[in-house]
Amino acid sequence: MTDDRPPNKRQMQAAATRERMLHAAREVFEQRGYRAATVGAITSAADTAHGTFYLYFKNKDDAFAQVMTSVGTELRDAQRSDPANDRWQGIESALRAFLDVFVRHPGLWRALLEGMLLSPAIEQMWLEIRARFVDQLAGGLEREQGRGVVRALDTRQTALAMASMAEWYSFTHLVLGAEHSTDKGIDVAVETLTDVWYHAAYGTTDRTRPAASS
Amino acid sequence: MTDDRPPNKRQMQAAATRERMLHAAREVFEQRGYRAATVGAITSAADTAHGTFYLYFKNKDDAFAQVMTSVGTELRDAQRSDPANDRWQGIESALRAFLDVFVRHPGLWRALLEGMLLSPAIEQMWLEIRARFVDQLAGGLEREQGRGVVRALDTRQTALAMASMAEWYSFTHLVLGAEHSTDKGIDVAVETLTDVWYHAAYGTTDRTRPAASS
Amino acid sequence: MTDDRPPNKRQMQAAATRERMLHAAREVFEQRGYRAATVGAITSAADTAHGTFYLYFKNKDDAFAQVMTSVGTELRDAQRSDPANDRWQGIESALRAFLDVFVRHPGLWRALLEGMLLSPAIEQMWLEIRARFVDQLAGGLEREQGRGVVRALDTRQTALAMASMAEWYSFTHLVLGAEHSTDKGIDVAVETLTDVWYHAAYGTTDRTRPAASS
Amino acid sequence: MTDDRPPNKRQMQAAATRERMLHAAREVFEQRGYRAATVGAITSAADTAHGTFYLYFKNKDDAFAQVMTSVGTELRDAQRSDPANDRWQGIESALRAFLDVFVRHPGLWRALLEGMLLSPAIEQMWLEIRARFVDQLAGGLEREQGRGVVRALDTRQTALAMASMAEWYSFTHLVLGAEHSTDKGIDVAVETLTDVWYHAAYGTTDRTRPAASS
DNA sequence: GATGAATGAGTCTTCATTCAT
DNA sequence: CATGAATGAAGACTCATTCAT
Repeated sequence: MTDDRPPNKRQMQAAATRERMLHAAREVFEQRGYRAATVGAITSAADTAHGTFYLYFKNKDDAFAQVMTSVGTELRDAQRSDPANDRWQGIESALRAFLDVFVRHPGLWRALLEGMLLSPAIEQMWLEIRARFVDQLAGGLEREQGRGVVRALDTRQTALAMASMAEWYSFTHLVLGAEHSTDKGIDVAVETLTDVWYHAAYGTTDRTRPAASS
Repeated sequence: MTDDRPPNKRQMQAAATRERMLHAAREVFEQRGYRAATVGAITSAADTAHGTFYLYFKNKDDAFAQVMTSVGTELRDAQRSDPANDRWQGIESALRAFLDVFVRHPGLWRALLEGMLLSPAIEQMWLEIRARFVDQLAGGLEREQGRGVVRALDTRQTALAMASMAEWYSFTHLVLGAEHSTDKGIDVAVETLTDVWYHAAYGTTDRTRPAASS
Repeated sequence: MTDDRPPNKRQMQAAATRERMLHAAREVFEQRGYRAATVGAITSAADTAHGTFYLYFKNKDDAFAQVMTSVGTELRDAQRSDPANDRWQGIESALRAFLDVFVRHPGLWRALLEGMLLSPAIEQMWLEIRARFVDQLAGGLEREQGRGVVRALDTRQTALAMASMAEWYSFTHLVLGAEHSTDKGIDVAVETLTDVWYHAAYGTTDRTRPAASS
Repeated sequence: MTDDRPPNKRQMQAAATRERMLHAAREVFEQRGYRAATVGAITSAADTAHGTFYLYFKNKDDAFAQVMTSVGTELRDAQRSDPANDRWQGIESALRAFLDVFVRHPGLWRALLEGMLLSPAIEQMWLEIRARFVDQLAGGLEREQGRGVVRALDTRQTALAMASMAEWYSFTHLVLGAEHSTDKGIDVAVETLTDVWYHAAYGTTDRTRPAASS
């Protein structure tokens, strides 16, 4: 009968602190990247004592992981794109959703790339985020293959290639080349990627590839 | 007085030292990556005093740039691939040459990625190496377009997309995923990339993309 | 109003908490030593909140002191050894009782040594424990001297020397050198110490020490 | 012919710095103990930059080890005491030499004890210093046993017991109890320890210890 | 040309203790 | 009585770069 849930004042304060800290961490990683982000900068931004950081994060890696979790969630949600009737539009909307997530957090993606090279734990995190993306892509190709509209290609490898293209093209354009993060830049990116994906998957030529074993 | 004779003894020694130092730097960057490579490790490997490093390099960035120059040259040379009569084989041999360079120096590519994210100077360097690659690709597409065998696509953007694919697929497979650096792994990579490139460029479908300005 | 009844419920709970806390502190000091024992570890083990620690202990030193009190009591009790008729057996049983206390809590003795060096309060505590031991020893020597069976030696200093021997030999063997905490190890220790004590106290030689003031 | 040894100016400066650093380390360990000695305090005392510390020591443990090396040498030298004709004087002079080393560096012995409990490397160091002492003692007993002037006792264990007594009595008196570090205090200590050692080794009683396997 | 000693800024992490609830 | 969030001081170690020799 005694309800345990009505949040204490203390619990609410703690939640607020956690919120502030997580937000601060996000900002700092976003602006400085993985390496240059310091615990001190985060606690300063969160307006807490230095030690408070370790009340909410096990260490810097953990903080980054927690920050990236929300981004990872965004990416997963983006992948649940509406199944368009039209192939072209299906690809296009999927890619646009993907690019949108990139555009929203350019600094974080950059930090992820950086962290991936410096910390095995973060590399693992990245591999997991990526695997989901590739799996979905490969699954789509396989289905289309089953329906006979996609030629006999190695679905897994092709999915990897396509995912690589989307990732790195997005990264170089939207993250590194800040000048492209305009609406127009995104439109061009979506169009280009869609065009390549579309033809790579559904395109036919008079000349198929030579006998399998080169 | 007789100070102009070409093979000055001192100069020769200096050249030898430079050679040793550059070689050592390459080894160290290759093995440890950008960040973890220390000046001390390089001078140890070169068997010189710590300070000598700064006689030949302005700083760590400069040393890395000098090391990468030779790799950049390899990459450029690789792009001068023989113009095959067959389209498929043309793409295939170009990609194989490209991947070979990756496979030869996985550590250095990883270091380049790392350095790119940490040092603007290195980012610049990378952008230049890449620009050459993309230009050549775009040029090829344009020529084929002129000959009417490639549909109306944005050659520059498509080249960027294709280059991104090749780069990142290679990187994730041959550099990060060390287990794929086998001969077989390379063959699969070449085949997959060629297939996608080929169809993306020459593929036709019953349905071309919708009205240009979506 | 009815607030004086002896077994106040709140008081009983408090007593239980104190009990748990003290037990937990003992475990933690025993296992980790003085320095590495943290308040957090103790409260975790006691299953209480962090702050509760300070309800029962003034600080870490105080907690350790309370823990050691019980051990000190054991030691005192051990000294009330039965007065054997036989000298040798008297010494032997006294030493065995002493060593037994050591063996029972090797971790705590180690922690005591550690704490003694880090905290004046603990050093003081140790000095008191030791004084009791030395006093008893000195008293025994004096009695024997009165009975004429022990030669003219400085009872206080000799007691100190003998106590030092027992302490440090026990410590190095039974606490630091864990491999000696076997039954056999204890037997050897008791025998050796008894032998030295016995001869040091009752031994006579043809040549007594030279004229008192060297 | 070209002599390499005439010390450069640089080499001399470096030697001076090393000297200063080592001296500073000694002072700081002596005054603050092991734990409380900080690298910062040492470099301050040596009047060098913080980083310079790591030019001469691998880490704090190494610094302590280097400091203790000289003390260990003193102790070893002290053990090469002149072989007195008289047994009593032999023991006495050996003990006096031993105690002198203690008295000269009370803080360092305290630090050694402290470090021993905190760092396995230092524990090792202490074990080695001690082993030498015990070995010598055991050897002496054995020789005397061979000459028939010492009864049948376990030389190794007895040596350990005697060494323990000397160590701990010295420690408690000369290191912990600062008030005893007077000349008079040392005399009393030497006399007491000599007396116990002497009788423990050479003393005879009408009653030897009971049947071996008690 | 070569040396190598010296610099000193930069960062994460732990933990005893307090105090508002 | 009990809680547990918050504090903040303290400390070891690395390494790119300089400069007197």
